[in-house]
Amino acid sequence: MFAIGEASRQSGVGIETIRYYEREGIVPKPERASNNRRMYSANDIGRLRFLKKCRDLGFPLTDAKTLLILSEGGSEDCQSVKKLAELHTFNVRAKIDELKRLEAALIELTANCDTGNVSCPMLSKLRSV
Amino acid sequence: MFAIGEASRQSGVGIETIRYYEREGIVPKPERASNNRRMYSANDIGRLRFLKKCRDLGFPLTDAKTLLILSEGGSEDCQSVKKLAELHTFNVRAKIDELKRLEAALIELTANCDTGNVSCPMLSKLRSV
DNA sequence: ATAACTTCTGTAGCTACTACAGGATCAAGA
DNA sequence: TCTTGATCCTGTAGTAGCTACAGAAGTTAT
Repeated sequence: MFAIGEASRQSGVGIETIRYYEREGIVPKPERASNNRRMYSANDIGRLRFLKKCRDLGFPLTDAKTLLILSEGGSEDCQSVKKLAELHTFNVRAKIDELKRLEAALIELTANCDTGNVSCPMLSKLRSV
Repeated sequence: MFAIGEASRQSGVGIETIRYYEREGIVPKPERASNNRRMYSANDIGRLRFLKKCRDLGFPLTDAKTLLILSEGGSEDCQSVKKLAELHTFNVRAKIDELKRLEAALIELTANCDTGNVSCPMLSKLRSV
């Protein structure tokens, strides 16, 4: 059994974040030692590591929670997992497209910077109707 | 002079957002009519439109505020504008790269979905060290 | 014994809005 | 004139997912 600092080190999840996950019911409340300190089992730490990976993949926390539950329920509901992952991938692609649009717009907006204009061409464009 | 609803329609900035910008000092406090209602000049609405464009380009609100100030100060400080825009473009590109990484990881993670596995391959990967 | 570290609870801050609640005011039609 | 519906006001709380305290208490090392 490990104290929260050690659990944090082993899982890569910050201490405050671990407590936050507990408050939010993402992970079950851990045992407490006689001095009231949280004590984490290897299993608990595995859960945190799982969540960390989901978050690193960009899954929303609620999805991460769902995946964790699916992972622990014996049924291995592959269909639900697939659906979540596909929706998330779709959202990631949509964000990429949006950001590419932004990038192109920014390039165009700053195209005439530094060509010795009297007034700033970017500001003029932002001001124009 | 226009009421806030009309200013919202003409600028594309939501009513609540306009009041929020006022609270935050992003735009100056508008005049008030005798009935205490906010009244916006064409100039005020121009400011809101300017901010809307900056936000649509993904600039953080503080950057939008800065750009607005630069736009209204007579100096047309093109260098500062350029610096802001370049930094923002850099950040946008970084986000695109990060999301592409995520996308690739997600594709790999779900590669073996639906191939008749007994246990879910994605969950196994998330559980593995 | 003392210092430095860790943990505890509880609360506030971050970004940029958005969504109320509860009340006042206004414009237009019957 | 009365009523109905739209608009406006202030103030507060909620969103996502942490992060950063404050202030207290316990633990570990020298």
